[in-house]
Amino acid sequence: MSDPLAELRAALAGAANRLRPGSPADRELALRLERPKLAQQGDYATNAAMLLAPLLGAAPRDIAAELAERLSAALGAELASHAVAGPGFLNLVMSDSWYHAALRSVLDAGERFGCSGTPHPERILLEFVSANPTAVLVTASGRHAAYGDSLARILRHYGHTVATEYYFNDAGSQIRRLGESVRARALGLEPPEDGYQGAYVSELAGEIAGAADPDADVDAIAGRAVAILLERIKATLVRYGVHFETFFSERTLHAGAPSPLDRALAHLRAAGHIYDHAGAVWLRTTAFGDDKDRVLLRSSGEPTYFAADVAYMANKRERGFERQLLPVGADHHGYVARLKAAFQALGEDPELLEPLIIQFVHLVEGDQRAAMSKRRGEFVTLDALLDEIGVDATRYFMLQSSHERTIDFNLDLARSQSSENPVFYIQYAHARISSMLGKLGTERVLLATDARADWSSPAGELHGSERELIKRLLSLPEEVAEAAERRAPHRMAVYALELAQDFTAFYRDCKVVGAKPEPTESFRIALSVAAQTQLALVLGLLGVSAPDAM
RNA sequence: GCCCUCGUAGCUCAGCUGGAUAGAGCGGCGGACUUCUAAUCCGUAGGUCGCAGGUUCGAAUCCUGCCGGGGGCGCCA
Repeated sequence: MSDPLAELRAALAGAANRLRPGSPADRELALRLERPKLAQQGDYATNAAMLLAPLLGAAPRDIAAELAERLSAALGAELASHAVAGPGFLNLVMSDSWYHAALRSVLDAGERFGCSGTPHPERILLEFVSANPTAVLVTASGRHAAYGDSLARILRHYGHTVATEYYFNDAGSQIRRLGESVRARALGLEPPEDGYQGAYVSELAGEIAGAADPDADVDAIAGRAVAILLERIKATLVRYGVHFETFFSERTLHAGAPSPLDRALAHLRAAGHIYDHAGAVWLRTTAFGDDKDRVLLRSSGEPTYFAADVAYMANKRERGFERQLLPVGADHHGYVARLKAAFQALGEDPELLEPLIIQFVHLVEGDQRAAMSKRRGEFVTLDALLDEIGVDATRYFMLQSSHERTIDFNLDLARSQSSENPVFYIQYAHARISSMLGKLGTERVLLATDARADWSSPAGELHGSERELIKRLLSLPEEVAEAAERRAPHRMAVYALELAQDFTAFYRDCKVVGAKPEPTESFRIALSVAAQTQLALVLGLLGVSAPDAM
């Protein structure tokens, strides 16, 4: 019994299929096994009878009763009782022995519980942050970094192979503009109007030897500035706990003869998707659903940013990644159609390119929306944020809401309320268990969690809080699946809080240390160990630490 | 103007591939510390799920329109 809920679901599906006249395979029933909102409605409930009703032409409640008979026969002593309710729900109450066996499974799986649940493991390239090294990281990048890193962890736990990559522009007009800005500052001049105005540009000017030389090569200055900024970005990411397997330089797409970009263009031209017009080279993206065709090579002969992106997508594919995930800022969503079109023009399945739109982090001060402009140097850096509210609180704050939703980030509020961040509640639960287990001693804990441990509870039934906590633990695999399939790390953030709440309720209601009789204490120790393991696991998926003391 | 996206409690947000009486945290109010860690717990107040239609046995969830916030419509990145 590796996943007790999956087994229960399978038993239910089996019973449902035997009620159906047709072959079991003709259409998969979307039957659900869920936790009812009200405890008195049982441990689990299923809508199976309501789905079967139209197929069987019978009343849902009658079908539910029939289903209950069959399920009861299949489960035996595992099922304590059942009831038909409402429009045709079948409510199930599981027995104490089922709970004991379920906890055993969770404990045996340890931190691998909920692992490798995906039916179709893939090789995925997840590219994120990818902020240009023309400034240090800002709060918005903090959201992208937390999102991408956590998503990678979740996808891996789900069984995919994931590589994380940071793409940076070290070529092109923005980089040149940075170089010009640095040189201007070095010469004591104002940066160009469309250049970078921030104070850090002056600092860079001081750090780069020879920047003040009027004859100095702007590209060389820009190259030095990019190198310095990239190091700062990497340092911030390390501090933030965000790991990238690779940093991919745009420049490499332009290097060599033929360059990767040349090869991508040749490929597209051979496929008949390219045409020349007004001195420029165009990609016929309208053939794949875009509203207008896009320029790849300007009339000056210079490739566009888009052309580099196309070459980059082709490169990712050549490296053997079947799926490409691409979280991008909401300001880039207009870019999605052309990327998907280009991907298709390259001969790929557009479903395998997934741009994910991450909404903004709006900084609010008082009731004013703070202006953010990298060029003008008006921004709050991610480092400043981490200084003020810490890595764990920042990550949790960034992850608790859906990526599809704008975060209004009141800086003053964040400062004053950072200690009230739910993340500390979750961490506290973990630390509390550590303390408790420490009090018991390793030997006692090992004895309690051993496969031969006696957990029998002759005195009576399991406490409701114990049942709730075990049910919560059991739901991890489906929560991981949801978070992974919907690319929604915030699901894990919400789950972590719920898990911590369920543990705390158990802790409140059920004395662990010194509980009598001994098998009861053993069972509660084992349950605490399972809860601790899973808290650490889920916090790990969020990239948040799991302290043993607070 | 066209397109995308969001709108749920005072605040920050879950719930959205249709199901039973819409949830949590924070904040408010009233309680609980010789404890298994009070970074906690208990009780309580607080909602026209933006508005209006539609589909359905059933809608916060799906469809349409409107209102409001944000974003996008470059041979910029």
